[in-house]
Amino acid sequence: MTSTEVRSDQRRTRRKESRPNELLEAALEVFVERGFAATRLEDVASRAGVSKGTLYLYFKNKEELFKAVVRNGILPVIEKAEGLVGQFRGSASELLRSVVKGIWSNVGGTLLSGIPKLIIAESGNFPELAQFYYEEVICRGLAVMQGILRRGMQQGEFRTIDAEPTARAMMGPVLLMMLWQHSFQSFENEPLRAERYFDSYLTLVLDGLQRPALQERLP
Amino acid sequence: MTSTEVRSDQRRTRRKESRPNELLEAALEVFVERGFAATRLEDVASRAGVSKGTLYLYFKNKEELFKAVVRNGILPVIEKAEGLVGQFRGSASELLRSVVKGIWSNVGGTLLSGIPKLIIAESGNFPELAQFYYEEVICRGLAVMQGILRRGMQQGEFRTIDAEPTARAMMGPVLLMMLWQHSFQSFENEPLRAERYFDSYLTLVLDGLQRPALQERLP
DNA sequence: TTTTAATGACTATCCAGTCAGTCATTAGTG
DNA sequence: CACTAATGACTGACTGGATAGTCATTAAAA
Repeated sequence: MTSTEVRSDQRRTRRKESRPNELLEAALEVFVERGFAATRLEDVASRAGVSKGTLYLYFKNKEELFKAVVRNGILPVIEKAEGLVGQFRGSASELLRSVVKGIWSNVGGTLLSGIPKLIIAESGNFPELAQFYYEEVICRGLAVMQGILRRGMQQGEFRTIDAEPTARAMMGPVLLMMLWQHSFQSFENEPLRAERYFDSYLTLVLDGLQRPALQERLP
Repeated sequence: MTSTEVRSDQRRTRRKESRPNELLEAALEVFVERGFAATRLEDVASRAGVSKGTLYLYFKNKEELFKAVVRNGILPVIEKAEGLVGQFRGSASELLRSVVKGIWSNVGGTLLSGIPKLIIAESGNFPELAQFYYEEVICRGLAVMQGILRRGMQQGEFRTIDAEPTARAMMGPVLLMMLWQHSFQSFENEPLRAERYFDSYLTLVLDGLQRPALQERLP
């Protein structure tokens, strides 16, 4: 069961600069596969092509390693997303489409999608970390989404809706797809068709289910 | 850090009948708080007002206890939901509303909402359990949702949409809210307004974002 | 030759799972 | 009804295995 994958063939080479990132990458993989408690630091080290002692040269302990993985993986992404929204010119619908697809291609489809899973799983044991994630990622992510909705309403493009809970609801399908890959994808026959899923999702959200003719509520 | 909450004051009372349920309830609580690996069976036992040895009289080991918690918590709920949909008379929109609200009041708002969190967190360590959940809960849940969508399309009430991915996307906000409670609720100032959230979600899904006048795609 | 990155054997701790013994309950007896 | 014997639900100290974290030693680089 022990992982023996190794990243660098040469043992005992001195590579102070690149070790932290190699360890963080290996740690993300193992944490996502096994969860925090079940992850053995020896596995993380060997996956990074290094011994356990070396890991402790770069990270104080397991908990600090975990925190570093999360911070390192997530912060750049949210910053990138905020920048992208600020400079966008075009309809709110288009913006919504490209933000959703951007999240998917930068996070969802990569190993980074394991981080939300980690946070959710370990929120009970690391409330401090969950709070960090809540403040630094979720709040900012929701703000981005609310911004899109408000922009659409101001331009007369969107109906008048309650932006705050709607923004939240709109993150649901995106999160679901991230978690899906890690937890259930392997039981399905077909590969994940993320394209089709997100097209359906965006159509649903933009057009709604009810036919225009029936827009007035039924008796 | 050790939990000392006790459910029955009298030590050494013989209550063979009620022990399993008391243990399952305590185990659900602790598993949800801590995750599988970090849960100590001694905590589960003491929370059920019983010693660790007693726990082993009723459950073979930690893994079996975990499985029993999941099966015990989830199966009745999905069966109930299926029955409810079969007998419903009324518009698809109404059915959708009552199914979503039913899920929330039977699962989301209760401790049972911790089970999806458990499954997601432990899917790597218990693929067998994740598969059980996938087949017995998710597939059946998605089938229910697809049934509603197809019924709506047949009755001419809904647009023509791709039922399979749409059903999936529609479960996203529900799952999100369940996970939210357990992972982030405690960091918010206001209490969770589930009512408002689900109203916004259902409005979004039924009516869509775009204003009727702009139903034709923008240039 | 000196410095320090890297190693891996070692220790300390934690906890799942066991089992010999305890005692509340109840069936049996006078 | 009172008293005792038999039962089995319950207990908790103990063991074995696993692994987080340490540190004396090794060897690559400067």
